[in-house]
Amino acid sequence: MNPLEEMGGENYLPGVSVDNVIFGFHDNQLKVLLLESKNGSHWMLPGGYIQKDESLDTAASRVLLDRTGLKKVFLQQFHVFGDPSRSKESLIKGAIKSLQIDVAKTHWFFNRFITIGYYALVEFEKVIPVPDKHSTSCAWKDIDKLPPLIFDHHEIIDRALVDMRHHLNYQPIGYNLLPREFTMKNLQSIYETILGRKLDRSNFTRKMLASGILDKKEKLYTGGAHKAPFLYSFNKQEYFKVLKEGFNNEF
Amino acid sequence: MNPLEEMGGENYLPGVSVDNVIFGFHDNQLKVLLLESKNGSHWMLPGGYIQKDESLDTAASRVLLDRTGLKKVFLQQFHVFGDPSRSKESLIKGAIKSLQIDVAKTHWFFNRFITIGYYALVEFEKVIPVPDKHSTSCAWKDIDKLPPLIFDHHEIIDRALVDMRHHLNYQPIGYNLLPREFTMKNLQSIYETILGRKLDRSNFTRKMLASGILDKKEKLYTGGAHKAPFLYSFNKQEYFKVLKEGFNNEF
DNA sequence: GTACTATTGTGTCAAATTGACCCAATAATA
DNA sequence: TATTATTGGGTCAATTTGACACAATAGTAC
Repeated sequence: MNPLEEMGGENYLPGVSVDNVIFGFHDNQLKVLLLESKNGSHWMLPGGYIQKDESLDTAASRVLLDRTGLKKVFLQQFHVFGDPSRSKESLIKGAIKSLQIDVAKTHWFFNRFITIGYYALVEFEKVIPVPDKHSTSCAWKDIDKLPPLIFDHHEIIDRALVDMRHHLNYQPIGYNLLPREFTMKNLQSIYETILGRKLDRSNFTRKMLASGILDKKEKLYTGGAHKAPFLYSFNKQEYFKVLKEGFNNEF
Repeated sequence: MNPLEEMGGENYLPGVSVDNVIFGFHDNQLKVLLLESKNGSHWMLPGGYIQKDESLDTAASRVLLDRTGLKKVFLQQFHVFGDPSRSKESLIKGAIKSLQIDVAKTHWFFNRFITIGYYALVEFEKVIPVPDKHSTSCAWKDIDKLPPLIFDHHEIIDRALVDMRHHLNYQPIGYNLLPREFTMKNLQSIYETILGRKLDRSNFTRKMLASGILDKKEKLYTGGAHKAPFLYSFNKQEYFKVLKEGFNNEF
């Protein structure tokens, strides 16, 4: 969240925001949903303030709904960013310019604020990106080709990736990231992107099938200039059982 | 942190605190450092507010130093607790009674506040517990025999344990928790306490030695009515290498 | 239709790791 | 000196991992 958005008087907690790192998956590439500042010089994470009687998770969900139209997705708090320098005056001034806001120098948001980072995993195709009032566009960006970001938003994304990588050790992933039916290669690409390294194809398949969270479909995927791969879907019951009880996911 | 402590005017961020779950190890038992409220009815986590120009980590370190006299220990942010009900009026009133504070009903801390949870691993013998101005004593409590705690402090401790358990999957542990020299049983007890289950003794030894983070000492530990076990110390260089690069710690 | 390309499903196999034991050794104690 | 509790140091089968092999096949170029 950039601190420049209006607070709406007494309705929000002062000096605290949530920022969402919303991951999607398309063309076997991990992407992040970002907002473009009004003068087009910088991008930022979708974020928002926390209402007086709202839980942190609810605030993050609300932001997610506003920017994507999605409910009930995987949303996980991962870290608080509160370095005093993250909202230094010089940075604020740059942000004011980017966002083309007119504001008095005595405004409260020249004060320090902290932000709670959440990451979300969403189904790319279902998202309808909606800019907020301080941005001109809302779009997906490749995780390895990020545009210039305001404040410490690049650091927040990096940290989301690292923490997600650790969560991968004891949680399955993909349920909220892939369409209902997908190929093994799609799933493997997600793991490879998050882990930042290549995995052996047949060993990956072996392990995923052994976990029991996948249902093999009768249908095949056709379209590629090669042997048609199977389609899979997640076995919802098994998936959430494994999600709850944990499994060894060392790749 | 209980929200009743004075803020000292404009020196702190409003509505935000840090709370430390400080773990120590003694008699092969994991313990938490707690403060006793003035009327003795409840205990609480050592916590504090964040100074205007202080990072979150620094604030947590400061609290730790104040209550234990220790610097440079392992301190890790793990979760933010911000449920609106955690600081409901009824709870606050109970806390006011416990802490024997006289305060106007319009005081700011009747408002909602959030707290950032940190956990610390410290060497039990080196700690000099110091109560703060709202507590009569500061003492170690067994993790499985916790006294009644104010607000959501019990939940915070539980969450610290769960998160620490997950960190165990890719981080070594013990460096800040054990004295310079210790037995393999000491180390195993820490793992068993955090994981909440028994481990096979010789398999545990095998794995720890293979990790390379331990140096075997010439000396033996004597005192028990049985064969004298070896003493070990951490190989600092290897320990931090593994801490940084990660290792598979599945037990 | 035919050859070619890219990628797939499946299988193999040695190496490494894990889990479940066993046993002789020994410090303190009775 | 015998007993007890716990240790260091194994063994061994079962399982998992990592690296690779190979035939099958959907599209594409011709």
